[in-house]
Amino acid sequence: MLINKKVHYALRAVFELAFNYGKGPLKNAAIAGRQDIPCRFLEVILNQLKQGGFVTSKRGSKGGYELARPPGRMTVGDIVEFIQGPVDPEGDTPDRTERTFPLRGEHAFLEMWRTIGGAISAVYDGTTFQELVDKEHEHQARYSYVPDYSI
Amino acid sequence: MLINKKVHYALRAVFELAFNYGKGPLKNAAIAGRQDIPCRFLEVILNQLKQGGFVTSKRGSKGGYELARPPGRMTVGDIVEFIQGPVDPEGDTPDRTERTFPLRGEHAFLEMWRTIGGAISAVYDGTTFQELVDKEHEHQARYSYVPDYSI
DNA sequence: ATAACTCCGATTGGAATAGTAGGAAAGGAT
DNA sequence: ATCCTTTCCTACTATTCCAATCGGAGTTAT
Repeated sequence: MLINKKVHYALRAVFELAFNYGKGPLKNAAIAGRQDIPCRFLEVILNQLKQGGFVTSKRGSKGGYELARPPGRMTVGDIVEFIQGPVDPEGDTPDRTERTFPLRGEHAFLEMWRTIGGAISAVYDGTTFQELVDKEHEHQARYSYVPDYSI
Repeated sequence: MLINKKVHYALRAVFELAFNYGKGPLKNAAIAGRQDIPCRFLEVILNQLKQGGFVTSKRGSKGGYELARPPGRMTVGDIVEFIQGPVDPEGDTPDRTERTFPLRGEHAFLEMWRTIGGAISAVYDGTTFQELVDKEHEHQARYSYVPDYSI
């Protein structure tokens, strides 16, 4: 798996905020309900996103979260990198640094991993939440699917 | 991380066998030593690779492992899929099947995951061990690096 | 004052991963 | 024959990481 659940939740939460951009703050519980995310866990995540400067928050009643900048200026890559760290297909191979001599084939493999990493990053960094929202609107229009989001 | 250590080890082991293809069997201990893999763990892995039909083996002294077919006919994708399962960037989201209604944005995200998954698979399935070996030979020639492999 | 929120650190439970152990089976050498 | 070497097989364990929860403190509107 390329991403863990936390990132998955973070992406969906940010999407929800992007979808609602400009219409006032959204509450944690509302996002959790709509995107089917464990409520208490989402608290942690949104807080982290706030520390990273991706969302702003307001406390008290009428409080909630808002996207810190327009959806067109925030990419999937931003979120993934912030929550999970840089894209590294090979994973943490601390071996590489600890070994005194390079392994046979290391160079050839490294090139492959870099190719893959580049392809992934290209998609991540090339996808803004605005695009995702637009695609969703398109999709909703085509299938005229309107679930009950008044939760 | 895209792959776990077991797959990593498996790829390196297969590479080593590919590098040695046609020159008789290689012992588990030799592969482990050259590729810096925990010896006992590699036993398990090579055995699994044998069950999958990727390598053949011979017991006793003068025994060891050999690639079951030419390196040009074995891809990185074959090994990754066999050891770790199919490429699935989104990871196991059993949520998707359990939910009664689709989440907002699901469609847009799914398209992105598919794009990424396709890119990864393309590299995996397009990379044969023959190519990796060739690249390594090239690299060795260019830097005339010759470590001691008489272990 | 109270209800409705966000904020923060600590902690837990569980699953997956990485690696180990012990001995059985088989092949070759002497 | 027997002994050594090496693969084979199954089970076990340890550790790490991840997902999620908890309790309560801080803020704000009404």
